[in-house]
Amino acid sequence: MAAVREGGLRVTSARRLLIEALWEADQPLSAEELLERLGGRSDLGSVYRNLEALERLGLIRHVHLGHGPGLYARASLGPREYLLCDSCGTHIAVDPSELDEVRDFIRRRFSYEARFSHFPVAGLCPKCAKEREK
Amino acid sequence: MAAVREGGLRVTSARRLLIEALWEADQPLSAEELLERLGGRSDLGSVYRNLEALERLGLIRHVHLGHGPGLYARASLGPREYLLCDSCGTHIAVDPSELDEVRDFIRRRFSYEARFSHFPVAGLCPKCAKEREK
DNA sequence: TTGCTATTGCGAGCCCTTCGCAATAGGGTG
DNA sequence: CACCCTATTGCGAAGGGCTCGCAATAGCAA
Repeated sequence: MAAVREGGLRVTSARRLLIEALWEADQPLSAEELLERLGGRSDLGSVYRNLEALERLGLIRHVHLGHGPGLYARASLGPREYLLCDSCGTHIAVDPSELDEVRDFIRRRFSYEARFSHFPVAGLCPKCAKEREK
Repeated sequence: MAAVREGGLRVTSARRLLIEALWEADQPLSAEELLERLGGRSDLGSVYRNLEALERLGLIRHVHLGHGPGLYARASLGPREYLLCDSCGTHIAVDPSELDEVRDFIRRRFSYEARFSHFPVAGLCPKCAKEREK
């Protein structure tokens, strides 16, 4: 909460509840799921505004795993880069260091600084890849 | 059109116009942009249904470049894997072979078959990466 | 305690996409 | 060529995800 105040934000009850929900979660959650965990003691508009504010302070991140809603988690929740199967929608999370080699290659070849914490590495998981072979 | 009929689809005028628009385009277009090029001689619902049907036949593909609408292009339009700057939204298209090294690495390490034709490689373009450094 | 203003809850609205449905038009059959 | 079956169309409504406008409320500094 100290970080919130230092960021110039008031510590309101909607905000506190949201932060508690985010800090108790062990995986990224959608705005709707977060609202449920608040037991209706806020609303979707406020949840989105607060998520945006907290993200600006760097306290949380959000990721887009495929077509569904964005998923939010505290920034300190690791691992936090994602591989997504764009066939079945499942994903795995890995430590960013696991993808350093990819980042290095992309940087050398294209001067891009690849990050897979907001949009994941997309592809086929082992199961779906095997089914494609047939 | 032969491919359409062989795929079990009727060659209707809405379909023919859509295909012509897709084949004339030199870059992926959104459903809305495609409808514009049809001069109102169809509607968004039909455009989406036809895009889906054509994609099932493997004649076209669609890609999600960031948060906007999905973008559709004929499957034969190359190059067709994408690097997206998730800061400024610009992207570049590269030949899939350019990313073989990434694919190999991901396959060895995670048994995933990476594909960047539907969801791109995300990161920071050179310009945005430079600005971040400051 | 007061007063300023950030924040809330609410509803309306936006964007992208899908669905239901009655009317239409491909295209195989005779 | 006329017929019929049904795939497809155009339309409007609706759904999911998110943003905005606004009056009422509640932090919090003085």
